[in-house]
Amino acid sequence: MGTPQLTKNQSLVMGALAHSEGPMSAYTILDKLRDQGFRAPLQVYRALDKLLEYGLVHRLESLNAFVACTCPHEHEHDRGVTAFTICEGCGQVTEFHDAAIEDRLSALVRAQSFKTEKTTIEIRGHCKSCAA
Amino acid sequence: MGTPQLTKNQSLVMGALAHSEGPMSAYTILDKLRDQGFRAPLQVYRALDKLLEYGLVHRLESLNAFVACTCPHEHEHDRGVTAFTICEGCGQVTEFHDAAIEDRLSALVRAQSFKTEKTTIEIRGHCKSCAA
DNA sequence: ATCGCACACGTTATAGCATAACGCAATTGA
DNA sequence: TCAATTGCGTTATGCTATAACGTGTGCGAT
Ligand SMILES: [Zn+2]
Ligand SMILES: [Zn+2]
Ligand SMILES: [Zn+2]
Ligand SMILES: [Zn+2]
Repeated sequence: MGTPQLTKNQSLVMGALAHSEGPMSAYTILDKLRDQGFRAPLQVYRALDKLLEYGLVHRLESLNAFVACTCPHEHEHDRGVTAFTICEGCGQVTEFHDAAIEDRLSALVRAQSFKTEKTTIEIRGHCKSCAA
Repeated sequence: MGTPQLTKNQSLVMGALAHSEGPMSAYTILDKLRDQGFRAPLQVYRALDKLLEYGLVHRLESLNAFVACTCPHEHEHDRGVTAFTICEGCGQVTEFHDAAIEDRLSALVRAQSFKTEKTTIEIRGHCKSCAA
């Protein structure tokens, strides 16, 4: 249950994200891959679906955009919440993980008898360089 | 700097959200308000912008939808992170707040010298009633 | 009074994000 | 050989959000 071999389209999308400075929307990825034969949004979305499933890519909900995971090994043991800081100035995204937050969230949610499937934590603001 | 008197459009949108069982997209709100004279998305989005500013409404990023705040008084003192559980089964959304999570997130972010402007925490899953 | 400004509003058009539905080809395993 | 599965390509469509323009109203400064 490791990561399967990527198909051609999946590799192209993964490569585009991995070499990008920051997050990219599906349509931005499409534009970057036109020269490699991409013609339609679904080619991108289908590849992204798999890459998300494999944990190689994250979706940023507050941006409708995608980033390459910066520590894919962390996600092999499935448990674990991923959080992001997102700079409004330069677009830089930093992924981080914290057990204390996981534990606390997990306790609060259990108190509601709620069963978690996916947790989104995104912090918008300004990074050190971009702070006023 | 309390909440100003709402305009007609703002009141209508607020009313629609307040009387709704769960979150609604801007276009769903538009449809509900056609009988009151709403004709275009901008009428909804402009009202929502103000309601968000006043803290009467929250945007759910992972749903592209909006909910009425269940504890507007909490937001009067500006500080405070809002978190949500969102049931995939029945659509129920529960808003909650927790100082421990705020403090921990704040410390982690400070360690990056990151300046937070808005924090999104959304937990997708199944509520007690909808759990398998 | 009237000018200037801020703000809410209405309308049309457009941009940006995501999926439905069809068909084809290659792979796999019974 | 015959399903069943998976990936792929294409066209069309639907959902979400904003740009750009103009109108009207209230209100303080001159
Ligand atoms: Zn990751
Ligand atoms: Zn920055
Ligand atoms: Zn609230
Ligand atoms: Zn439920």
